[in-house]
Amino acid sequence: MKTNSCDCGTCRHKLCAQRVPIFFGLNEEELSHVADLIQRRQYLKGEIIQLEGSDADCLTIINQGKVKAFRYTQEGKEQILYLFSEGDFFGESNLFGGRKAAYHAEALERTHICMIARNDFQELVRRYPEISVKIIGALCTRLERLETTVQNMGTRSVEARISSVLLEFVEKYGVKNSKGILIALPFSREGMASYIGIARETISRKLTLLQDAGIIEMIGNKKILLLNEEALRRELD
Amino acid sequence: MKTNSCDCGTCRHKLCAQRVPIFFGLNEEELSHVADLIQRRQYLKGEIIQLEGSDADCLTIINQGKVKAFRYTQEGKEQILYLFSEGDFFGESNLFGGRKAAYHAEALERTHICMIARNDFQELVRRYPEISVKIIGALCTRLERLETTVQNMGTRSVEARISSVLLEFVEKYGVKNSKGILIALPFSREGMASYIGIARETISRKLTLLQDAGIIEMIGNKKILLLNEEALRRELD
DNA sequence: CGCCGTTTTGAAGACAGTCAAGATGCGTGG
DNA sequence: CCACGCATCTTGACTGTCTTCAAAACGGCG
Repeated sequence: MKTNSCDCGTCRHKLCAQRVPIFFGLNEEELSHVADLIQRRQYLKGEIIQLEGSDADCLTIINQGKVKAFRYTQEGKEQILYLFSEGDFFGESNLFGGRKAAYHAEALERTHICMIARNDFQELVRRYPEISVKIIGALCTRLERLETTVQNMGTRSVEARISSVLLEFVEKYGVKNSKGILIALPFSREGMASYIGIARETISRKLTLLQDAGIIEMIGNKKILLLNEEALRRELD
Repeated sequence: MKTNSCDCGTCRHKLCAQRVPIFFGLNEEELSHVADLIQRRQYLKGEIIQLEGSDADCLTIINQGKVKAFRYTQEGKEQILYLFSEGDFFGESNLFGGRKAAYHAEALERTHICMIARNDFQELVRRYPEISVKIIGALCTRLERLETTVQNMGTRSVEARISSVLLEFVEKYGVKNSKGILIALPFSREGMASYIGIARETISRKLTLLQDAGIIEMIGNKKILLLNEEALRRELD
């Protein structure tokens, strides 16, 4: 992954633009044009990239790293809405709906982002209409994920939701080894709990049960080894 | 509302196209072009418009009526994802993501829809790029609603969720009268429950409590009179 | 190696879900 | 227009499970 990143400072971020799905399909020259408009920035773990309610008028694309998008309720509880990784973007509602940011965005690790200002981006869309088709596709994907989340929260048991999030992490961050699939967790227990809308103590208990059942093995607090994927999938229903 | 609808069969559905937000901004001639591509259809209450998993390759726009979008879980429980009304559309993920329909769609009352075939629509988007910008805007709105739903389900009390859905109905279907705001409910208790992910008995109990508190008055099973909007808003936190 | 923050575990309580029975409302047909 | 019957809604009692509060264990970082 990291071999693709561009730190040379001279390629005008062409690679950066190349790696972002919404610019797939553009040719060399067009990418150059896009790259000219990109501003890069870096955030450390824990730093806030976007504040809920702000109207940062640019599209933010994640080039490297992980970002959590979340809101606070009145009681101060945090609800995580998205976990963004390489190639994901946010800020689109500012650009297209003219609305304020709908959530806070915080870097979960050292994160590189690309920003494109509203005017520049609108110009881009006008010039390369395929970009909007790509964006619509990406938004549809996000909608589907959120629809599934709503369904999970509304109708599924706590066990099913935990299995679901573990399987999501397997897909995104899982690495096969001889014993099973090793997952480097992007969240603490607290984060996982807020991601699926339950208390952190509950997730502790349920993970212990999964471990007792021989389905997973917890390695410290930041890794989980999935021993029996089949069994985990059976928990989903 | 109904005065705007077109039953003449000769205007080539221009009015129909005019009423749909995603075609706002097109001129007379362009609307004519759009209207040429539109197929109309009518559904009665309870009829299925779209099946989950199907790949109906057209964009469906609601011209008149109400539609619920929902999924079933393995256990047969229903989770309502959206309540679509005049001007809303669905089927976009088929067109842009090349995916199967993510949910069933069922008419809640007599409903008129407009359909545009995939090829025709792609041609339209190519010809009038503003349409895609409008679509992106609409998708952003839908995302925001869903994000709020996720937050509600994840962190809010049952009372807050009920207040939230009542206020949504007030906004969409509320009519002021001398005593308060009259809401014609689009759903049965069962539907409301599935919309916010709780059991139907629970919603009965909570509505009774709200009535005892003098905040609402239930009129039969299909109407609710909101007596104290302020108090209902206070329930939100 | 030691401390601090996170996680786990325990026990108690609250609250929504379920099952079941009774009441109400709605649409039908007479 | 009224009356009937079915479907939906309400109410009650109980169960199960998640949350909360508190304390102990653990892990990770300096």
